[in-house]
Amino acid sequence: MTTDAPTAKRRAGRPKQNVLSPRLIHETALRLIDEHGVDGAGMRAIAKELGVRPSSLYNHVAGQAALVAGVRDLVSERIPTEPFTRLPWDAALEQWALGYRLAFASHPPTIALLAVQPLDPDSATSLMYDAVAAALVRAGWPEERALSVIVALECFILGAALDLAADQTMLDPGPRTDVPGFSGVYRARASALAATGVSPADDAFEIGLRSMLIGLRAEFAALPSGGVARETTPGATTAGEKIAG
Amino acid sequence: MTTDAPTAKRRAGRPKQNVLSPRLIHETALRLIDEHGVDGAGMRAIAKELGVRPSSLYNHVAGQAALVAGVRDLVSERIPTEPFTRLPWDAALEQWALGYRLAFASHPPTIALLAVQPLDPDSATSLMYDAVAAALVRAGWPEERALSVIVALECFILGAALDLAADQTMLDPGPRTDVPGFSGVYRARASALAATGVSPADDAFEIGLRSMLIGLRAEFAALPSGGVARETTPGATTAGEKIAG
DNA sequence: ACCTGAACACCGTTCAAGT
DNA sequence: ACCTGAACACCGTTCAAGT
Repeated sequence: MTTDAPTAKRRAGRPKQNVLSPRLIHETALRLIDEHGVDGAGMRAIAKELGVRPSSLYNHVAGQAALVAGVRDLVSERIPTEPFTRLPWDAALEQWALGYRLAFASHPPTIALLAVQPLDPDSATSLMYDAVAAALVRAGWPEERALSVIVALECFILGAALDLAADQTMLDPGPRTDVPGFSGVYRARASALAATGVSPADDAFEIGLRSMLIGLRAEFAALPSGGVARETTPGATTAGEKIAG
Repeated sequence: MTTDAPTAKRRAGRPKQNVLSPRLIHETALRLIDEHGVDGAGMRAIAKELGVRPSSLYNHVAGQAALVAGVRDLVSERIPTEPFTRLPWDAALEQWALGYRLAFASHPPTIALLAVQPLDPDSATSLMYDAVAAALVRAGWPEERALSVIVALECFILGAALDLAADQTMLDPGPRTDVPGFSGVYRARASALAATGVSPADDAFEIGLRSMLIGLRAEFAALPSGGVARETTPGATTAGEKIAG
């Protein structure tokens, strides 16, 4: 329906030119997820979209699990790691977090899908971890702590991406009167954000990321290796200083 | 198979005594999720476990969406909020985070399921938000910022719960030699943690939670209302001080 | 090797028929 | 009101048969 050529009906038997490839299948899956949600991107729907029989897909992907692994790689490839080659570790982590969340935010329904699946060792995701890990160690983080720093930040990013994927009115307490504390802060935030145009999800992400980076800088400064903060961003907020609005 | 009484075969027609209830269905669903994962807890599996026909369930739950909402409420109810009634805001948030993660950690497969679904306004979850929100405002957080603080921390907690649900060897880069930075930090952490008995997920959660709380204390201290940190834990780490191992 | 076509073993959900 | 029993419209996956 949304594809290209007027697919003339195909007879059984191997076609002279391949009509499928793993890449094509993964990209179609991602597009269908974007358009119709995760439930609109099953094997049968993908086959239909490609003008092909469901069983044909199994010549290129092992099954549904392999399919979602491929889709995740597609999304992961778009997370830029080049900030780690030119910025101090904390500023690079911040850029990485923004890019990471954005990559998944572009495909909301994928998040829950991809976050749980075990990592395929031969994936683009491994290359991303390599770039981040190497940069942290270079900056002075102890080798045995770097990975937990990465995972901790990643936890926040994935949670924030989930929050972004959820309906923004998810937390609306409605006209209940038995939760005044909740209703109060909900309405206060709503009107404050309405004035600035910032979305609730962006607001929470911003304060969370800022807080975590402040904390990580403090942890870094407190390392046994001393205040040898070789590459921390000069003048960045590390403590209870006033934060620029 | 794992249930109680020797269910004698039932004839059609309304039984004198109800055999089902929403609560029973939700609890059975949660138990099946724990035992066989999310895929082993469909409508048909729940019915079978209860010795009943699938169609019977629809007399008590509207459908699958309503079912997972019920399961979420079951899990949410176990998150304690009483720390907010007796501790400073930052210490209470820390206890809340521990309890929150633990509640979901006890039922790993539920996490991805529950995090995306919109919140039912008439749910136990609303009561939890109410307790947290009221405590933050009481402590001196501006009403329009409290909710984003809660959501930011919640993002990290949910991400950490996802991480906990995932296979702990998920990140194992294996014997690859093209990602030395990644392999290095992975092995360094593995041997460091092997000595202490701490799990990778716990390690990341610990550093992330500590960092975020340090950051939030800094944000709090930097509020326009000044350093009126009425209830912050005395002597807690707020800046680049040495953190107790 | 790579497609079709038919089949298998599943789903969630609906609804009339019973009590 | 609340259960059974049968049916409907779906799934993912397998596999022989074609080229």
